[in-house]
Amino acid sequence: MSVQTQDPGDEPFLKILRPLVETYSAVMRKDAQHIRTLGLTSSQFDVIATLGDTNGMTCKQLSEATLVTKGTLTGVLDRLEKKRLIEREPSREDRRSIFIRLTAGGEACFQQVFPDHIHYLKPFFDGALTAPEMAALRTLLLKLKQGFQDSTEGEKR
Amino acid sequence: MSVQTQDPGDEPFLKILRPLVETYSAVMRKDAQHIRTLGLTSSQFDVIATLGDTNGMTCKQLSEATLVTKGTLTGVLDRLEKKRLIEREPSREDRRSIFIRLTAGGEACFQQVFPDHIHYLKPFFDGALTAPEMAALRTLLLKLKQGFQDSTEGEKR
DNA sequence: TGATTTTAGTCCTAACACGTACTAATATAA
DNA sequence: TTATATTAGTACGTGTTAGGACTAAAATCA
Repeated sequence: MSVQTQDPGDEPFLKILRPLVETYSAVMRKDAQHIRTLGLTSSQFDVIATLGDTNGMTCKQLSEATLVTKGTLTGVLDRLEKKRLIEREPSREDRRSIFIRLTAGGEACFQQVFPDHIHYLKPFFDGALTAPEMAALRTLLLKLKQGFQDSTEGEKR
Repeated sequence: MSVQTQDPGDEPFLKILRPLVETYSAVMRKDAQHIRTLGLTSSQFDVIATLGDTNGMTCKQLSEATLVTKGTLTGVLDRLEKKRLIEREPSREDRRSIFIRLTAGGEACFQQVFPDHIHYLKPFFDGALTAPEMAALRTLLLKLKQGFQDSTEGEKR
């Protein structure tokens, strides 16, 4: 009966979890700070960036693409609609669905804000890692994600 | 005058940013879901885990250790205090400071919940990555974080 | 067809999360 | 000492965030 004989605080995987949280936080802090100077929140930016270069999509698709739950998305879309950056249009095929697309103003916002933000973030990444390191990091991150997704939907233990 | 000739959406570093966000989200979702079954929120768990095996610390120290801003921490501590898991005691050396420590009940909570949670998360990590992969991931994450911290406090432009 | 289940989106609640403003206390400077 | 600046923590406003309840519509089943 595998009893915990060792200090749980010494678990090897904690040596990844902490850096994952710290790195994510450091990146997102910079990310959000700059986005705010552009007059948007991170979630709002994500929505704009996702809708950019598309003909629009349903809330559900938008929710999956942005990793924002549908309940949260409603509020984010409300605020973007109030800013007249997006518009909601009931789907004609499925009357439960609603199509979200950028307004002309939203498109203009996207064209300006997206490149600006990418340009802002680029030097931080390029200064931190070489191309091969980025490739390796990407692979490892996706592999780790896999371990958590297999059971997100599937067997429970 | 380095003009943006390429589609910003093709920036190489986006190949890291997306996985970082996706992986963090996947891990944290699982993390938070289990913590909730233990009767705590993620932030509350972080505070308990940080205070465990210590003689307490100030709000500032706690804030830095948990990556929770001081403003948010006030509310988290309020709720933990209401649950009688932590207690606040004014510092005698610096009358601006407040010492936070676990109550007996908080200590008991820590002893039970912390190992339980570690034990829950372990198989996800162990199933996803080998020990060398974990070491490599850790190194790359910390290196990336470094690139964002150098300018967090330091030169501003 | 009618009954059941699933799905899409909204509304609601509790808890974060961040920045700003504020108060009290400490530190520094003149 | 007096004026100034910094620091610790709290209060507040806006905006997420997850989850669960709810409604309407669609899909599936009997």
